Amino acid sequence: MQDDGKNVDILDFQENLLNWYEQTKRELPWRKNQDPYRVWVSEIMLQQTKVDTVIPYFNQFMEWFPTPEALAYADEEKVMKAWEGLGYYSRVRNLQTAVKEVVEQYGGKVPSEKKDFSSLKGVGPYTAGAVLSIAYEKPEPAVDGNVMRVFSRIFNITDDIGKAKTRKRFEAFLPEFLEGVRPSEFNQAVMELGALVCTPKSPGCLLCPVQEYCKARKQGIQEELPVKEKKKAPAAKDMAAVVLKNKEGKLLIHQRGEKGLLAKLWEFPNVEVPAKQSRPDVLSEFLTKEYGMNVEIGQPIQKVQHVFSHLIWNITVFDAWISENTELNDDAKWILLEEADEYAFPVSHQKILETQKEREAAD
DNA sequence: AACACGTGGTG
DNA sequence: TCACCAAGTGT
Repeated sequence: MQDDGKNVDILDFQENLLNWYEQTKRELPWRKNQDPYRVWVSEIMLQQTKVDTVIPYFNQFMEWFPTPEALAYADEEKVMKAWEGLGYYSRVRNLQTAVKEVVEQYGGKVPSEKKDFSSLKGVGPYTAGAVLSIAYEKPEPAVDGNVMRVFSRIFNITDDIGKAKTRKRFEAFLPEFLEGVRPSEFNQAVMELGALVCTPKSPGCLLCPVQEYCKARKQGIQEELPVKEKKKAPAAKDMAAVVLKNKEGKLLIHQRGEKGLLAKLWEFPNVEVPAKQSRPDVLSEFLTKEYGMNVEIGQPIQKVQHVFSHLIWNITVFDAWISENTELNDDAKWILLEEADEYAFPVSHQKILETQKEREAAD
C-alpha cells in the first residue's frame, strides 16, 4: 500500500480530530501540566496497562517521588513497593536507573533531544515519541497499539501490527499528520480516539470524528483490523509454596533475583514440582538444600493460581514449622506478618498473605 | 525476529 | 468461561 497519507484531506482530518479531542478528552492526573517527568512516569506506567489501573499508582508515585531527584535517591525497596501489583516490574527498575542518569548527566532535567532521551533505560521508540511530543511539543510520532489500530482502519493496512517493521511504516507517514498542529494534542487525540471510540471490539464508528476518512469503515471491515497474529497459550506449572513459621512466630520470605520473572519481588519459598513427584517431598528437599533446614511439611492449606501472559503457576501452599532458626542467605528473612506491608509481593503471594492474616485473626 | 515480561478487565 | 486486550521494551 503505497498511498499512506494520501486520499485524506489532512487539514480537515486534523481539525475534526482535534475538535473532538478538545470536547471529549478525559481529565487525567498526568494531563494537569506538561512536566516531562510526570509525562514520562505516566507513559511508563501506561505501557500495556489500562488508564483506570494506572491512576491510583500514578498519584501515589508522585506523592512519594515528585521529582527526578526524589526517585533517583529513593530506597529501591520503596520504589518496588510503589509498583506492587502493576506488573512488568523491569519498568520501574529501568525508570529509576534512567532517572539517576538524568540527575547525574543532565542536572535533573529530562533531556529534550531525541538521541539523549531515547538512550535512557526503558525508553523505546513509543515512549520517546510520547514524552518528546507531549512534554516538549516535538513533532515526533508516538506509535502505540491505539495509533496502529486507528490508522490500520483509516488506510486499511493489513500488515501484522506485532511486527517491528509495521511500527516503522506508521512512523514513516505520521510526520505529515503532525505538521501545523500541536504534537502534544495530536498524538494524545489519536490515542484517546483509539481508547474511547476506535476500540478493538465494537468500535463506535458513528461517533468517530474522522469516519469519513476511514477505508475500513467504508468496506465494513473495521472489526477485522488491525491484523495481529495470536500468541500461543501459556504453559502451566505445578508449584508448591510454604508458609514456614519459626518459634517466634515469624514467617520466612525470600527476595527473587535481579533478573527475569518478578525480579526483586518478595515471596514465600516455592519450587516447581516435576510431574509425578510428591509436593511435600520436593518442598522439604528444596528447603534443606536452600537453607539447610529440616522442616516438617504440614497440610496443604490453600490453592493459588497465578496467570502470567506466557505462563501459569498452579500453587499449592503448605503449612510448616521449624523449631530452631538456621543461618539464612541474604535474600531471605524472617518477618512478622504485620511487617509484610514493607515488602513488595507478586499478586499470588499477596493472596497467600491475605489468607495468613485471616487465619491469624481467627486464632 | 521472536519471545520474556504482569495484571486486571471484558464480551 | 476464557481468549483477548492495554499509552511496549529488552534481549
